[in-house]
Amino acid sequence: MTETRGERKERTRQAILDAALDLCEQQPLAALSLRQVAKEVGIVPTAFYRHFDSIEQLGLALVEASFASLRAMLRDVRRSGPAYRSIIDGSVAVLVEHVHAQHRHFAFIARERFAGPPAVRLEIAREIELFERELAVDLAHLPGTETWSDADLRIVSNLIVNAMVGTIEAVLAPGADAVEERIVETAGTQLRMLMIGALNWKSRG
Amino acid sequence: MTETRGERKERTRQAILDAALDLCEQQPLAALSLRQVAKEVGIVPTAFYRHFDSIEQLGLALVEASFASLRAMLRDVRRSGPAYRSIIDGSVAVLVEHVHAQHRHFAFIARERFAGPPAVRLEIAREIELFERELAVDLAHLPGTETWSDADLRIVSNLIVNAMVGTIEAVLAPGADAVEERIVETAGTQLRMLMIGALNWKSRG
DNA sequence: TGTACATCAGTGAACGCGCGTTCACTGATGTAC
DNA sequence: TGTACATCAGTGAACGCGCGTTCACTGATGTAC
Repeated sequence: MTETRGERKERTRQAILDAALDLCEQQPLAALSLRQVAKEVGIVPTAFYRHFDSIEQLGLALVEASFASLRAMLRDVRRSGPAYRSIIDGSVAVLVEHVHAQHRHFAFIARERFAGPPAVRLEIAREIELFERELAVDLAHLPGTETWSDADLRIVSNLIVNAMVGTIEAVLAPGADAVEERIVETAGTQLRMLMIGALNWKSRG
Repeated sequence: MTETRGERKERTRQAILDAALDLCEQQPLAALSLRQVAKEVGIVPTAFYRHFDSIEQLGLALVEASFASLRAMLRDVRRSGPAYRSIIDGSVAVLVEHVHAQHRHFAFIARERFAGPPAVRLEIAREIELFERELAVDLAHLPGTETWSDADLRIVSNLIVNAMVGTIEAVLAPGADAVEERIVETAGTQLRMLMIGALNWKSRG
């Protein structure tokens, strides 16, 4: 025996997640049918129930997988510090690279963030807030932010996350390959402006 | 006769748009069926075809209606100048007020921007870009921006639009009513930081 | 004003299809002894 | 190691339902004369 029953089950589960991610490139989760997924995986529709109770539960598993991607990216960003002339350029480069490598995950989150079933939307909101909190902690370690309150840190984090979301969306947009250099440059400039503004704004108060 | 045939047809058309907007609060456009819409309006499914070729065409009409809302808001923002202590506070107040008054339109755009059929997504992207261009023209009239290039103006516009989108999403989020004061304050602070950053960044170059 | 005809928004029956879910099943894998 | 039984991922038939779309239609509104 080369594969236990448990291993084989896990392999099918992954195949379902993978097929769903592919099918979601063309349509939102709410328009995805259990039969489409089963057909793509090569199992009979009823076998789907051995792995998930419903398409919505599948969606929650995809959110988890997608944010696991994003956390892996964050580890890379934190590790990249010395490789670029600034933290900002390094972060933008890693971000764009990951969006390409894991574009299905990022596209899924962008899509389901507002179009998904309530439980999926809630889970995405929770993960983004978690992400924002972590970013606030990172910011607190930068020079010049010592006097900022927790609220200030959160406001700046939120602004950075919104700018990042905009960059991700720009990279994912059809035809973005041709203008990617400009997107990267714009993202870098925006983050720099933003930090300058935040530092000057606070130093006045 | 109190109503011409044309008037009655237009009234049904509006009823279809209205019903679709209501139904889209619970699901993305791609999951909306022609029969659901017809039932909600109180017509027979086949009568739908007298007004639209497909659900996708209905979607394009909804995009148009939603951005008409947004342009009405813009006119209000431009008119509000003197009523508040700053352009920023006035703009944020008008924005939040309009998001409440036209929440179905804003929710529709947020949802379909990434989850919609290709033609709908493209049209939304086109409208947002148009909006960004107009904002760039407005920015060029503010003091301190005389030396900015067109590219600079677009970068700052894009940053502002992304922050606005974040604010709109925050206002639309479930349970946002309880924290709306904080959302408004955050939005104002973010826009101020952003303008300070943009002005300082450019004055260095 | 009255008549004869055209237009066309909305009707209602019918179609074939994919859907989620039920159920009893098969047969390979796993376990107890 | 061998046997008898349990587990359970995946099968396949069947169901009732809502779907988009076709078609011929109705009857009120509109128009030409």
